[in-house]
Amino acid sequence: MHMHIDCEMAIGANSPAFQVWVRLVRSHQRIRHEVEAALKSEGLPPLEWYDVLLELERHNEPLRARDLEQKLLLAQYNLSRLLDRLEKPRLIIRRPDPADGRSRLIQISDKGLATRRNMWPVYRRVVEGSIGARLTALQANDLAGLLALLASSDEPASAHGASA
Amino acid sequence: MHMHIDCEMAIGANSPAFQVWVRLVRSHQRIRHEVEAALKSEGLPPLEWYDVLLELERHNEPLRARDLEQKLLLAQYNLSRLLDRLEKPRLIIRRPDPADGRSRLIQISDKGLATRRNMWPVYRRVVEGSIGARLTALQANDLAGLLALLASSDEPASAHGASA
DNA sequence: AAAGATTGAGTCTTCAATCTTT
DNA sequence: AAAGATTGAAGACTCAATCTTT
Repeated sequence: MHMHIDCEMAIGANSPAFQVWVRLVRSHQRIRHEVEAALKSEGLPPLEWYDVLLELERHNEPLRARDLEQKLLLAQYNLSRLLDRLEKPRLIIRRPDPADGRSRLIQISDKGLATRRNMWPVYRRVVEGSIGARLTALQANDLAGLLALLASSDEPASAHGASA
Repeated sequence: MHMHIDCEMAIGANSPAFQVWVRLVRSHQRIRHEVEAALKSEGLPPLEWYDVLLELERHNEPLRARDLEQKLLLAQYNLSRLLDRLEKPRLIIRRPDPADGRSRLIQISDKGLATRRNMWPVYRRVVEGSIGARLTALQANDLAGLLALLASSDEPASAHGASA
């Protein structure tokens, strides 16, 4: 009788897994938008830059672009131009790799360190406000645990008896 | 002594809320990439088109662009060109709004309905495979419940002592 | 030939400015 | 003037092709 209801069922985003996905997308979209807006309103660079700078800062030694690519899950051509943008205001330094003539080593500059440090409190404040304010510590802990199952790039380790 | 450790602490993505955020980003990035790759490999349009088509299909009547904008959380200028792309292969139809001369009504076409229906099994298969294979039904249920707290666009209704 | 990285051309996104109707 | 929507120009992303070194 009710075509409307038939339609909803046919479209069917009803399985538990799909429910998770829909809400994952919405949460990500909402929070990411808030973070980017806050950074911009403070005159700071986009979040993407933060990830690059953080990764470079964590490894005190210079990294090859290939390594960054894998850590940040970015395509090679994409990263190449992202690094161009970071190099222009001298947040990073690119130098030849003495060990391999094809490669270049990427190093964070003092200005890059300072920029990341300036971004952090803004970034942190929005995430804490946008997540911490909606979840108890217990809930956040549970959620982090469950998301860890989805976050890793590896195949599901032993989900249905899969091998390594 | 250990500058390395000092550094890690200062960077501090350690709070429960931040842990949630980092894993949320990674999960989203990983699954989204899988979905887009699967759609492309089947010669289907990007996921973004699916969301527009689904929203139009759900409301059997034509929608104004402004309404779509709010449902999909897209910027006006962004949606305008997205609709251009959907209109070119005639997946949607734009007609003048009799009730308001400024507005145009967006309607899904038969071809648009068919396209969404073709995308769905691919979309569904990847999400089920990428989420369902890693979580038990119980875990998926818990996760969906927790993500619901983060997903809504409203302010945290009454975060400290929330009601239904 | 394969790996690391970059580039040209085309597509998509973003911002501000614009156009039309209310 | 404000709301709904679109557009020009500049920036960013994508793909395939390219360059250099291994």
